[in-house]
Amino acid sequence: MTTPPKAIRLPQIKVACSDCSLRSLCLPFGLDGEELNRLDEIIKRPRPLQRSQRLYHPGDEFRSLYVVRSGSIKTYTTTTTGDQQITGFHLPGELVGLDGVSTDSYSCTAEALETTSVCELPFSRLESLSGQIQGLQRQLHRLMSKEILAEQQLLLQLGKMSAESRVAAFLVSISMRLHTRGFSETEFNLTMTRTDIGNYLGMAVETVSRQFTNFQEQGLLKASRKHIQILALDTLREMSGLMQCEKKPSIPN
Amino acid sequence: MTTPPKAIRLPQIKVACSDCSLRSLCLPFGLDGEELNRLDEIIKRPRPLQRSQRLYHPGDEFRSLYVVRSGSIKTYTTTTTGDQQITGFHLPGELVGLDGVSTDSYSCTAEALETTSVCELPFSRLESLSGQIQGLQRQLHRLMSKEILAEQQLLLQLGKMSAESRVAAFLVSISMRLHTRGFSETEFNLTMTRTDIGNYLGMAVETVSRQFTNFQEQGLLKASRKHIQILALDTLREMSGLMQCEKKPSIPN
DNA sequence: TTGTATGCTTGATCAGGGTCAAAAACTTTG
DNA sequence: CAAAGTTTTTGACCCTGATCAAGCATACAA
Repeated sequence: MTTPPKAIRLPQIKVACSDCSLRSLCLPFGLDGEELNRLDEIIKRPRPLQRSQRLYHPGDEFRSLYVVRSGSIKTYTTTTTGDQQITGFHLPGELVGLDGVSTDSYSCTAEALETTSVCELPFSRLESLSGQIQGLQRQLHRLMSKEILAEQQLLLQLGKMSAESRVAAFLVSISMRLHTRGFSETEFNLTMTRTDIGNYLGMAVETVSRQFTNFQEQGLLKASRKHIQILALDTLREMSGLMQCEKKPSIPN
Repeated sequence: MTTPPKAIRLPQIKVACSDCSLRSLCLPFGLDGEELNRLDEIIKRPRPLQRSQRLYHPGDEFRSLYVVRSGSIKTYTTTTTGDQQITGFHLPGELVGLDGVSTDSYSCTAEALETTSVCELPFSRLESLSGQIQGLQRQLHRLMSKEILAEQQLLLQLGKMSAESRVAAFLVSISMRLHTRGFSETEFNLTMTRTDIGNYLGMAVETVSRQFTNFQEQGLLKASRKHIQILALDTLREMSGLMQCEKKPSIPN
């Protein structure tokens, strides 16, 4: 989401889970050193995706789950009439690929919104390993349900909210998720276009744009194109009407 | 959902998975006789819930998943302002309780819409068993992701559809799910109120009602209160704009 | 630099569906 | 069998947000 300005990226060929800053949000949570190594062995780390490159397409055989390591990904289905329906945005530490689990083939397209690197988890190997490591199984289940339920919660709320609340909720959600992952909660870059946001939130681009303008006029944030600086997070949170589901999570995720 | 009129319910104390008509939709799918028995051993079958009785409340410790055996259940969260947000309706063969997996306590209320019996699956025992039985683990994962993704898919569509399409989509969804479970796809009883439907679909009760009237005037269905008889399922399906996700599933679920 | 494509913003118009109000159909209770 | 409470339906009015139509701003290529 946010790219640390001019950060120098060292070659990250052999990044192990044990060195990963997302460790506590990710599958390794709760594993000891030995278990971590066994997990590490099955994880592949493919070369980074460039913007608009795809991780998988609808119909591709389901083999792996992916965790976003850096960057961001959007997933979308394509309707019979050809237009796309965005099903989610995925930030670092979040799972991608669950849409393949139930039918053994992916139902969405997963597309990088910027340069993005992922960890690939071959699912059958993950399943057999989690049959052996109690804590891994538990965490896998946690992540699977958490990923989707958070999404669902958001969508349900969106159903009956005003355009203003929706956009507020969207921003708060992004802010919160980035914050959990160690980024600033008040300043970040949106990697998706306004059109994407509108598509996801079920409203016209124009309306999204107008809401951004309104928020600026009310002094709640500064937005110049993709770059967002939130000035009154609390107010936005109130407007969103979301009862911050993630307050004091018993599990640090 | 549909109650067979005046069906005589025999005392169902010791119903085993092997005798259950929902077997192929449920966890037992793909298990052999021996494995089935081991699964059967951990399953509890509590006494049926009466209408408006609750299976669990928000905050209750997460111990079990439930599968609806007969009847139907609604799950909902309650907002800070006190009004409820329905998160789903659960028909026979469908899982309830996934909202508890990620935080170890339920986040919803699960309430019976009619006399409802469930199978209770103690989750920790289920996890350890699925560590031992390959096929059980796979099916558990399938069900977990399927349950929630189907829901999500529906919600996303709803976001940008007209009131007419939404109600059509809702009816088609119910019809399809009942059909998969061996009930009629054209004639059934809605066990939830119009208010519930409106709440779930994110629209006013009045609008729901008006849509039912419209559909009747167009000769697409007959509705007298809860009892629905669909006359033109195909037309409704078209109106819903849903590209029937469940067509020819590779796994019979 | 200029051109072209894409993304963002702003304005004007209009209808879908929310809200308020009330009656009708049905259910439950005393 | 009233009486009181739900649930569903219908009508009237009005506001939010979609749509159409331009006009800007930014990015990238030639």
